[in-house]
Amino acid sequence: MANGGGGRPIKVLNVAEKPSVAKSVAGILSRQQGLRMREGRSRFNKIFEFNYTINGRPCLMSFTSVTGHLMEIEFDERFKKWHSCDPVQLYHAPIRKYVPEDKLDIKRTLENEARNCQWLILWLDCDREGENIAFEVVEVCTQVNRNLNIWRARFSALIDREIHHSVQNLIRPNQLFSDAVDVRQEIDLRIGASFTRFQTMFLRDAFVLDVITDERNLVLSYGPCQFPTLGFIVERYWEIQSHEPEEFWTINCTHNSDEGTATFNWMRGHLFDYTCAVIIYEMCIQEPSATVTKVRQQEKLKYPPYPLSTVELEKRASRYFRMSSEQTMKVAEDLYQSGFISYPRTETDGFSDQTILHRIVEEQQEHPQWGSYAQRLLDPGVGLWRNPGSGGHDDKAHPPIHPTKFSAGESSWSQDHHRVYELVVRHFLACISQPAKAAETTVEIDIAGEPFSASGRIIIAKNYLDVYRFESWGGSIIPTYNFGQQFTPTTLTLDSGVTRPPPLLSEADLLGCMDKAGIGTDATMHDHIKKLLDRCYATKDSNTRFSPTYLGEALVMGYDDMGYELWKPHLRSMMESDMKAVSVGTKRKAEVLEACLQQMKACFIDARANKGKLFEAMSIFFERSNRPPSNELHTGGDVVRRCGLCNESDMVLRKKPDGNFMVGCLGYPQCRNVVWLPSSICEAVVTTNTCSACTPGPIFKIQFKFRQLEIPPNYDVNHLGCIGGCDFTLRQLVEICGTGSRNASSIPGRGQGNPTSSNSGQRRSSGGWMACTHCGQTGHLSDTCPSQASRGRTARTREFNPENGLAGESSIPCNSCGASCVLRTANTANNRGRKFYSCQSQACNFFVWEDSLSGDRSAPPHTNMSRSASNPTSTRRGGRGSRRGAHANNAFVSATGEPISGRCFVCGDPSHFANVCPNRGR
DNA sequence: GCAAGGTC
Repeated sequence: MANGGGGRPIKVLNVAEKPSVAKSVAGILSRQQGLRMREGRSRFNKIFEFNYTINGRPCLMSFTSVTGHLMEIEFDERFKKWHSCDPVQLYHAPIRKYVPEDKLDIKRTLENEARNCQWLILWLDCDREGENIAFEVVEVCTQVNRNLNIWRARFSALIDREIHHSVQNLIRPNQLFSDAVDVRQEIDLRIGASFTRFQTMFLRDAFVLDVITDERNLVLSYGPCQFPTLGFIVERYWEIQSHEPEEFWTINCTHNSDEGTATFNWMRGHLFDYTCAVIIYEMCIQEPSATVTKVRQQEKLKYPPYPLSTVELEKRASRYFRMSSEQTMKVAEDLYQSGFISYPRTETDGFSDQTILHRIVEEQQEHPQWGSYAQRLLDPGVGLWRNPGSGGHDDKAHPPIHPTKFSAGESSWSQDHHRVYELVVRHFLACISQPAKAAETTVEIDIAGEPFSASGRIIIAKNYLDVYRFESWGGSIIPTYNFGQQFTPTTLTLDSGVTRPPPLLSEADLLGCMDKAGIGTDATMHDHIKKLLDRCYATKDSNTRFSPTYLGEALVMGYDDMGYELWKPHLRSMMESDMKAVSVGTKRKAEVLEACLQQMKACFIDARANKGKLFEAMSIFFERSNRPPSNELHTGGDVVRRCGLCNESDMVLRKKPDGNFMVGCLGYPQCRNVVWLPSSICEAVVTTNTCSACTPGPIFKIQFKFRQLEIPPNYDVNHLGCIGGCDFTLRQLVEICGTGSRNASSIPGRGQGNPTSSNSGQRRSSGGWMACTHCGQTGHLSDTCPSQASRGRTARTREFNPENGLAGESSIPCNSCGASCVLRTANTANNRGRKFYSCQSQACNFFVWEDSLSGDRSAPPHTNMSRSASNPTSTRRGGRGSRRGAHANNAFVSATGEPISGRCFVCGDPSHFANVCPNRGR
């Protein structure tokens, strides 16, 4: 940039991306000397004035701001109305960029200022969006002043040196960066609007979408960020549903001494082959002397977290306080606005060398909770201080989130304000502290050639954990062992476990998935999550875990059936790499736009041609509608009972559009409790009679009338029935006639690598007449209980297997908890086709192979299993016990079906195994 | 009535 020399001061208009940056930069440049502030047209965007010298030339600086993007894009008037055109035209319809109503004041300020200036310096954030906003500002300003000399200030942090350097080294704005954003905006609008209009108009009126939102206002939106986010939720849900439990075995050893108890874990982990496990276990039992083969002591460090970025703040607030990302950002924004924390939208997770960390700590010394920690941190004698690490991310615009003003709590703060401020301060203090230190001892032993290990940990110094109360590091004492020492284990047990599916995605998990796949930005990720909830595509439980709704699942399923991965993150990744190419100049804007839109248009046309798939998927979950959306599903019905599942709403009798009856919870879709009634019912009326047998009451009886020709001759067409579970006649008729459940349709199987979960036979409703052992309601079993994590898809896909019979028919009472065990078929490599009973109660983990029973199916054996403490996946137990029970009937079998010698290795008694032998150790 | 991105 040429040195302009002396002469009259140059009038310079400076524009920042937000008011706070305008204020900060003006303060830094003016050194607070002669800084004046005046109002602009917009009350948020003040104008600061001061004198400054750029490369030797005196300048009269006026400094104002925008608030993010100044402009939006939209379709030309003719295409704006939904029914104005075929959605496919939206791939080529003209679009315009304009300043929306709420930004007109800012535009007028810029125009007023620009008229009188010679230079325009753009202080927008140094990322692609910032560059695009810079060009929006340029467009507005040059409209009123074509002679403006336009410059770009490039800065990476709001610190003196950085700001003064950038203004003395101005560059020109980067058109390519801005072009990349233009591409993104246009593609997002065209794809989003076309698919949203298409699927909304195609599906909304075709089905009875029993969601909370008024159907007339319901929009079935599609967006390149919201759909992949939904995809993560659905994919995990399907993974859970297709999970087949697989039994495994492990050997555990404990040893009691004067100093305490050591628990040794088998270093093989676990084996899925029972025979192998038993053989090894036999070897150990027969030669149980343990020899210490290794004693290792070492210092371990637990490092504090990196400085706080936005995504990390959202994840941690969700994990520690169960706050939604949306609420976290709302509160953080509030704290930022009132000056207590730094800018909350940042990707940066490392402090610049310039940041004066001590000063921030000094401010916190007076705090009643963490003030003393801050004092210790500042005391060099304590040695607690440590220069913070960095996660390696830097958005070149903002520092990590940190406290900017001391507060011991403000009267206007909500509990969430206190929480977020505390998290920001404690996190800051933690990341400039020494790691926690511990001494860990690991002892390895050998029993009959099998290695086992145990470890203990003694915390030497908690350091950062003293202030970061959200994390812990458990200590455990282990007795002293010496190399070569021999001892006899106190217990040596063969324990079983069953693999468990992963949990539903938590909000922190979901943010992690999005972050990894590049879906959304730090400032928008929480919006995409909220959108899924607003659109009724997903629900979030009290544990912050997400499940798809029927609607969300059906949409993803429909596109998946078409073979399109529109619900996966690839499309966004592809767009992101194209935008990158545009921003570095390896691809031209027009070229990328044309290629992408052409591709997406072809995809849209094809999707529309295959809309039958979408229709089929929706049909699985929703009733067809041939009348206006307002129907009895929304207008309630007569109350039959209080919902025992959600305990918040009543369950009401409803007649569905297809004529079938059901009793459903009014809390739907939050609560999905439903009892499907026989399809042979032509009339049903709730009476004032209550059932004396079923609990919890009152349960009002229903007067049914059946269609004569659809029920067996020995049943009466009129029947006063109860849905509480006591009514044998109703149960019979459900089994004979089926129900009106839409879930009776077949649903192809999903999930990874599980082809056999697809439909392999006639489907039946899952809503049997056994009471759910989880919620106590009838109409479903606990494995399909709407309150359970693995509900939904399983509930709708339960197979009627002629070999197994219906779940209800093939169930047997659980001897462990008194609920019921249902017969299932394993699909794991080692046990494919093998039948097993598993308890339907979520609280009970009973499990038994059918072939280990001795014929008396009504009473599966129950034993108290020894439990392994170390394997977190081994929550479902019972296999070992099942063999004990079977053993009593002389029917020990291996996983492959061969008989196993069943005799205690210690005393020879055939009634038990050695691990529970009363004579062992004598 | 549609997207996602800024920000207040």
